[in-house]
Amino acid sequence: MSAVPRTARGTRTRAKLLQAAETVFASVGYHEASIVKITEAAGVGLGTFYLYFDSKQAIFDEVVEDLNRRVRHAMTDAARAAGTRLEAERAGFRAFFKFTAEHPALYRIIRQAEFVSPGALRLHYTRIVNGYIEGLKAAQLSGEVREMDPTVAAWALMGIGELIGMRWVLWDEEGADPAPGARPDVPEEVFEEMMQFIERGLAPGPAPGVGRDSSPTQTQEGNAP
Amino acid sequence: MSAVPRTARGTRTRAKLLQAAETVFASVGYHEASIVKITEAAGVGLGTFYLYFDSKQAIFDEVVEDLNRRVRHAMTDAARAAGTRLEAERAGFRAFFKFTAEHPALYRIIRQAEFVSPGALRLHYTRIVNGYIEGLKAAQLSGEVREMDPTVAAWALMGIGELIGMRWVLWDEEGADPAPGARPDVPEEVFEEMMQFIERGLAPGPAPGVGRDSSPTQTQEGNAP
Amino acid sequence: MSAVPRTARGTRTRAKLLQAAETVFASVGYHEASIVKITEAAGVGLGTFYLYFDSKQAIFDEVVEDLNRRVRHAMTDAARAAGTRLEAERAGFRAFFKFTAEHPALYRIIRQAEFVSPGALRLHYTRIVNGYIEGLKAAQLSGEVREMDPTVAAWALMGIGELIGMRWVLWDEEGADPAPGARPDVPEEVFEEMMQFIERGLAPGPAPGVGRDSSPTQTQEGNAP
Amino acid sequence: MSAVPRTARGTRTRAKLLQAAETVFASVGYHEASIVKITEAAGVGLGTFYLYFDSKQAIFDEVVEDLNRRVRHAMTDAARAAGTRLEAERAGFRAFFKFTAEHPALYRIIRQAEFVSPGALRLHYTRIVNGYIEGLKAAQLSGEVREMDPTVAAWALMGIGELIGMRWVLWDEEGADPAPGARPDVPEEVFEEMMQFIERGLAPGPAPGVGRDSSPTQTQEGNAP
DNA sequence: GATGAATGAGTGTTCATTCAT
DNA sequence: GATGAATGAACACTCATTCAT
Repeated sequence: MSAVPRTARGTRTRAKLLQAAETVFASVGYHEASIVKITEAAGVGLGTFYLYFDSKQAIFDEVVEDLNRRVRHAMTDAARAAGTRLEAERAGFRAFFKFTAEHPALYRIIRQAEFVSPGALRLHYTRIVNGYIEGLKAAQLSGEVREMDPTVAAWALMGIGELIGMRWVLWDEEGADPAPGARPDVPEEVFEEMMQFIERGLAPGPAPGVGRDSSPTQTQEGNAP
Repeated sequence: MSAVPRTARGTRTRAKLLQAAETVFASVGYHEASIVKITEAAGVGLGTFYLYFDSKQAIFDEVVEDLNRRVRHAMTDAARAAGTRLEAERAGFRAFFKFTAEHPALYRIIRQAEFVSPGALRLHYTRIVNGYIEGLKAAQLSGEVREMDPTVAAWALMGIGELIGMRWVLWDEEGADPAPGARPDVPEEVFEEMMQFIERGLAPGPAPGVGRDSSPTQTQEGNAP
Repeated sequence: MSAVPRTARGTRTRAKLLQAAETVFASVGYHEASIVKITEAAGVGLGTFYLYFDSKQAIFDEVVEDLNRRVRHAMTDAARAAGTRLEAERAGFRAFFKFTAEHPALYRIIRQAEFVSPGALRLHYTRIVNGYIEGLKAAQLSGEVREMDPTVAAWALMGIGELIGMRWVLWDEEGADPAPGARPDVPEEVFEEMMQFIERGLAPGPAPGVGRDSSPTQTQEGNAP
Repeated sequence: MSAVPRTARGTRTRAKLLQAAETVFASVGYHEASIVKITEAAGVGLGTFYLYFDSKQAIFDEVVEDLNRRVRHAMTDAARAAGTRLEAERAGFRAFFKFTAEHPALYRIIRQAEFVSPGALRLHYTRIVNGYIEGLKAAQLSGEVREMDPTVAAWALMGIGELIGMRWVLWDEEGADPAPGARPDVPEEVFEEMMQFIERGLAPGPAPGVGRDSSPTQTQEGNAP
């Protein structure tokens, strides 16, 4: 049975383990990460691990939870400081990429969660998406974003951020992993192009289709396979 | 050393193993998938596996390769049958979601590849992205898509497809895995909203920003990974 | 990675494993000796093995090293207690046969080392031979042994001891393995004959050849096959 | 069930397998030698092996038998061509070392036989030793060899040949294995020293011991194993 | 609170042997 | 006579977890 630490020393030990687990999970993945590696990275004895966590799963979930909380705070903090909705959006994405560069664990861990902890995976995405949805709804009320299903838009934004981040933050030009700490941010031009794409996708006004009926919904039903 | 089968029987056995591996990897993930599970699913003896594959890694790579080839064919076949660029795009996305529904292995396996076979992961994404890039470049020449960096657009599209697919094809409403074979396609309204978003993002014409400079930033350079 | 034990309990466990390995290697040979057999013989869990040894090879090498050290100590201790060179030699051989009888593992393990651990094999022989060489050189200085290449003599002595030991200590009359613990020593008459042979081979004085040129070296060069 | 070949083709196939087995056993040892390796070396199909041999053990025994027969023939042929007893002995040893250089399989295989096929091991040694015994007995009758137990002398000779051969034929100066085919013969000086040692050990005449009783202990009895 | 020795179920992989063709 | 696909028992080794100190 794991326990909540009862002393300051215990609190420190627990934090060291959590930090070590993030690092180890990020660098070798969940399955290659052994408790021994984590405790060695944390500088504590093997048995100490089970004083604070019930299992490898449990610390994984907690790492995911932790990263999720931190990335959301980073994003909302950045957005809050911005003036317009547009600026908030840009600030949010910038914060997201910055966090990704600083915490590659986020990506790498999340992508493994599919089988390790499906619940944690879904919670992670849903929470971030919910943040987008809130922002989009507010922007729709003020007319800055067109009338569309904010949930769909939110998942689209999430996807854009995810793959742009993966491509430009986590991969180097050769497709190899950059040295830790040397991860570049998304290049400015790429960021700009991405924001243009998003802005146009969300902007109010007539659909740009030329020879097309522009009524936005429910026109088609056959699944052309 | 694995070998290429020299008889029809051998060819059949190898194919059974590949099929079984796709199923097993998709349902329990790479690490939980044991060779025993795969051979049992294939209905062959354990040792038979090593007649055709050098290792668990090797069959994983081959499954990824195979799925990648099939999803790209599904997408390009669908697109080819379409008339306009717009229809081609829609057809491609539909084919992608359909394939995802029929082969959840694609997603589930790819997301694990990060640590199991990083090379396979990157190859998978870049191949699909390259397909998008080709299409976008052609559409830019004919004026259907605005002047933007097609690589950025391609990764954005990839991300949108990935997360919309994950959310509406792979998850059910409760966030649990639907029964195999019962995976729904992306709901029509969602698909329509998504396409609207993409269309607006790519469409030529002035940027909708009010107080912003609307000249599209153009930083075209070879950054196709 | 194996580790040096940090506690008295660990030290005991490691010693039990080493002892068990000697027994198991001696009775069934390296290849038939499984880690399970060794740990069962040692009365510890399977996984415990890998706490103290990196691999089956590693414990084999250590057993060889250990036996080598012990047989050399047995021989030199016996020889040291003797008065004359001749007595020392006899005492050394007796100690060697006694050790062989008590540790059939020595022979049986060494003979397998050819492929399992060639380095260990050569080290074993070389060390013992070097001991002989030292003794022979000293005896040459005092005139007790004739002027001959001590290295050749040493390997000859080693060979004599090896096969006499194999024949009379390890085999019973039927050529089967005696029950453990019941191994006889080399019979006194055989020992005496062997020593006579060695004494004469090493003794100073004219070569006994009757109708032969008695100059000791370099007379022949053709390799009559 | 293995079978005796009934056709010339079958006879050739069987011989190829035997030859391949000798090579493979010699180069990688019994346990690393797989049937696949042997059949590949022989250039025949895997299944063909079991047409001619019942098991891996069976072919091993036959290889040992074969090598044993050949080394004995090489030795006796060489000895027969010699004039005196002494020359016969020298010729026999030379033939033994030559055979060893050309067929390292002999040593390497024999040393493994301890556990693989104890019967084959003992048969090998006793057959050669019996040859020595015959020669020694004859030489005793003619007075060329002193009255000693010929069995003990024979095993001593066997041991000397075995270790001198191992040291100077099978090992190179660094203790590594020489390239196949490049094995040197025993250097002439070494050979000469060895023969001197043996000659003196066997020669008639008073024992060289100073303060010792020199009557040769004689315990002749049938102890040829 | 902290430790590390101990455990054994589980894994990937090899290979002697069988047998249908 | 010859082949090679198929098999499964067996093995070396890993690691999450427990527990005595």
